Amino acid sequence: MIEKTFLGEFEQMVLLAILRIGDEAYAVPIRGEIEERAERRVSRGALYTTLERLEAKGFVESAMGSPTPERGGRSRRIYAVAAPGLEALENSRAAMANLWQGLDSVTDESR
Amino acid sequence: MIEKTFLGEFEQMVLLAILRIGDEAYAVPIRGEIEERAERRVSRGALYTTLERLEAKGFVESAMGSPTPERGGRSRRIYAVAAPGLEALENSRAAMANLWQGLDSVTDESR
DNA sequence: TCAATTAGGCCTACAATGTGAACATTGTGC
DNA sequence: GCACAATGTTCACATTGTAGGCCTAATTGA
Repeated sequence: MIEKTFLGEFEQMVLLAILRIGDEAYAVPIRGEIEERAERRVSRGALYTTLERLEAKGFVESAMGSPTPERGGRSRRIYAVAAPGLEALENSRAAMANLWQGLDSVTDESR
Repeated sequence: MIEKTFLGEFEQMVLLAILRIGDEAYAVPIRGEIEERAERRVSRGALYTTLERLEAKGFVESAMGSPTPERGGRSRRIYAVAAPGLEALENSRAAMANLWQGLDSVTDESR
């Protein structure tokens, strides 16, 4: 069996944000999505570096879009999750799920 | 509001493994639990280093147990998750859950 | 036309976390 | 006492996470 691929936590968040957004997934909304959902601050630099690394590893693909007609609206780099990215994401999800299995009651989550 | 604390992925795994094991949570079974549940190889060094760091941050507590009467059975360092560790674990879980929300169907998980 | 302003990309240095390999210690068994 | 087993510990290095600042392309409006 080939070793499964895993992702860092922030990398996972970025991939998930891209999936959530769908088309129009470029840096600004990706950042917003993570900050909102994970309630955690994300610096722009952190995001771009991570996107670059994800692309280098083949987990996402990107292409420049066309400029938008807003003030200052320059071209956006649009991202999409590639197949290996989906797979890695699923691996990570499954791993954590297996470890959480049966422990939900331990942290007194409000469910 | 005080900034919430989050954990790296491996750190989460270690904490979860300790919780799963309960008493008798020392390095060897912790490692086994992670390798089994997450289907991922864990080097002993990686684990000890991470445990040390978790303890330094107050997320786990440890104490040496007594030697066991097995061949080579020297003292084990027994770990327990401390309150801040539980909290951080829950924060991390919630953050990822929020991002996964509604995306379960995207990765064609086998359920 | 051009300065101000805005949106967005990109670079760079550094901090934190993850990892493997080797070494150290303390037991048992003979 | 010597070999071997079970743990623990150390350390250097790789990968990932993070902040901050810089660069560029677009709109506006005088």
